[in-house]
Amino acid sequence: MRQGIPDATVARLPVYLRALTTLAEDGTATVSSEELAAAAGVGSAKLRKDLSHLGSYGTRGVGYEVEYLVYQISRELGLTQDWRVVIVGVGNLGHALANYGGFVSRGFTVAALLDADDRIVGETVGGLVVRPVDDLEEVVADQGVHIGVVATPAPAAQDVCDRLVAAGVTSVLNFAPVVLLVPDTVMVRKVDLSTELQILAFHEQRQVANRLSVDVPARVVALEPDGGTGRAGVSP
Amino acid sequence: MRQGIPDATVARLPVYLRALTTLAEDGTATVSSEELAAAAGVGSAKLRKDLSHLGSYGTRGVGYEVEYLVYQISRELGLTQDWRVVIVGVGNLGHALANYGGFVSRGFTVAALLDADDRIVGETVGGLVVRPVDDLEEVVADQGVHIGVVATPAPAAQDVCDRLVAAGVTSVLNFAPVVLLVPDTVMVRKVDLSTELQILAFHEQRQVANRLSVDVPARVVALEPDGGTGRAGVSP
DNA sequence: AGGCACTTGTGAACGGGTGCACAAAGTTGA
DNA sequence: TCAACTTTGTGCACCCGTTCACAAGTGCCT
Ligand SMILES: NC(=O)c1ccc[n+]([C@@H]2O[C@H](COP(=O)([O-])OP(=O)(O)OC[C@H]3O[C@@H](n4cnc5c(N)ncnc54)[C@H](O)[C@@H]3O)[C@@H](O)[C@H]2O)c1
Ligand SMILES: NC(=O)c1ccc[n+]([C@@H]2O[C@H](COP(=O)([O-])OP(=O)(O)OC[C@H]3O[C@@H](n4cnc5c(N)ncnc54)[C@H](O)[C@@H]3O)[C@@H](O)[C@H]2O)c1
Repeated sequence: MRQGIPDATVARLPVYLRALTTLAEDGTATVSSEELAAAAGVGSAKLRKDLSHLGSYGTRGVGYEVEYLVYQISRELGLTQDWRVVIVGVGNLGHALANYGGFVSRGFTVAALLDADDRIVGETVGGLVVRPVDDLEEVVADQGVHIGVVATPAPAAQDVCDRLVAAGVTSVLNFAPVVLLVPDTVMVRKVDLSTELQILAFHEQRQVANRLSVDVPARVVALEPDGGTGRAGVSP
Repeated sequence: MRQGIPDATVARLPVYLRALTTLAEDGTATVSSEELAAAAGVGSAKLRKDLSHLGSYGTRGVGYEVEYLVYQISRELGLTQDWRVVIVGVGNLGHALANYGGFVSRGFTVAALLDADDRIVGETVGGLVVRPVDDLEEVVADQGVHIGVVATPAPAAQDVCDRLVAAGVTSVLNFAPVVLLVPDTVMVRKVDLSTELQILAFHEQRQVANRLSVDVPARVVALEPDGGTGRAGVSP
């Protein structure tokens, strides 16, 4: 158990946590792995193995005490302390993020909003006054910021990220559609809408192909516009 | 190569595609796997293996022709056809999504915006008039919508999702912090800001722990407030 | 007390993905 | 034409994560 929870498990803990808090609000005192797994959309075996990485927090024959498990997962994720976040780029997306209540709900505080555009600087968004991006280093240092959120256009993202890292930020959440280069002491996570849509498109397409193949099995290979392969031999 | 590209590969293709279009804009005609891998933030061996699932589209000793590879990846992802998307819930996030240019940029068209709030219905956002959510079934049928984006508050999400599925949508992108239940013919992908932040928080915390352990290696295990378990046959 | 029903925690088999290392294939230059 | 160099495509070994299956606990009922 000790020493190193698998990344795949860490990525699921927040999901369990959400399911557990929902259960807690409904007044549920204990859950079995089966029930919690269903609520979290995973298999029960996987859930149990995941939780076993944290310790033995269940009771055989009974299940898990909801509140206790919430505390244990919160502690493991580091949610018992408050993490300060700075949002850089207060455009469409930055506005939405700044106004998002779920942000503060669990251990995250927006320390500042930064933007390069004079027309936006000074505006109040989500209860905070937008400050000029030149204040970045000052804000990070004074406010003890841990996490930087990059919501600028793609061309500015690497530059902003570099400044965040130089100022001491070691975790970055990136919404811009670029691969940010950082020293390996820094962790970057990327949220990319286009990527998600393209993955969905792939599966849509595949599903259409499958649907057709049920009707006309023999033709399925011929579906591709021009054989594709036509080339490959190349070099005409 | 034929018959089934690994999921892990599919998830990376959009990243390669983005890197390639950037290169194309810069006027680059060919790239080696090494260069492209660097631009995409992966190892070159992984990149080559990924591309090999699509076919043999490179030239040994030279690399890959950028435009040709863009076309092949686009075709594989199904981006040569236009996918129609409906956004349900035009609040903070829905506004941002509707105004997002990168949406349309590659094969995705926002067919309609839907909301349940009378004060928002009728408003024009991103060039589209927001329609009442009661039009959902009609919109999906008439516009031939393939992909549904759920940007409503959590309590409404499952209901909206059910209606989308019933109306014939087979791909859903969910921004609400709930696990959507769907028949297994439908694919759901979830974008969850809180999850991302919590994962970052975990690594922040771990990094802090490591930093301390450099200073006081012997104490690191003792850092935990109170062993918690009481149980756990473990521990010195 | 003892048997029964239930649930956790985990060893072990399995499967998919990653990275290495290299032969095959192509280019360049003499 | 040939040799030196570059780069792809892939067989293979390895590793991480998932899934199965069950022994070991726990509570309840008789
Ligand atoms: N809007 C969406 O739904 C959406 C979805 C996915 C990804 N994204 C990405 O998120 C990013 C932001 O999107 P958006 O729609 O909010 O764009 P936007 O143009 O509305 O906002 C960008 C903001 O960043 C500011 N900015 C520009 N350069 C800056 C700098 N160097 N330092 C600080 N601030 C700077 C601009 O002044 C502007 O206010 C983009 O990279 C976009 O591709 C947006
Ligand atoms: N704002 C963010 O940055 C952000 C980030 C991550 C996740 N989210 C999630 O995205 C969702 C939307 O967030 P938001 O900030 O835009 O919330 P919001 O309250 O601003 O917007 C929600 C919109 O959905 C509409 N709506 C409610 N019920 C509906 C229904 N049944 N059918 C159609 N429309 C309905 C409301 O009228 C409102 O306009 C939430 O679930 C939130 O947790 C938001």
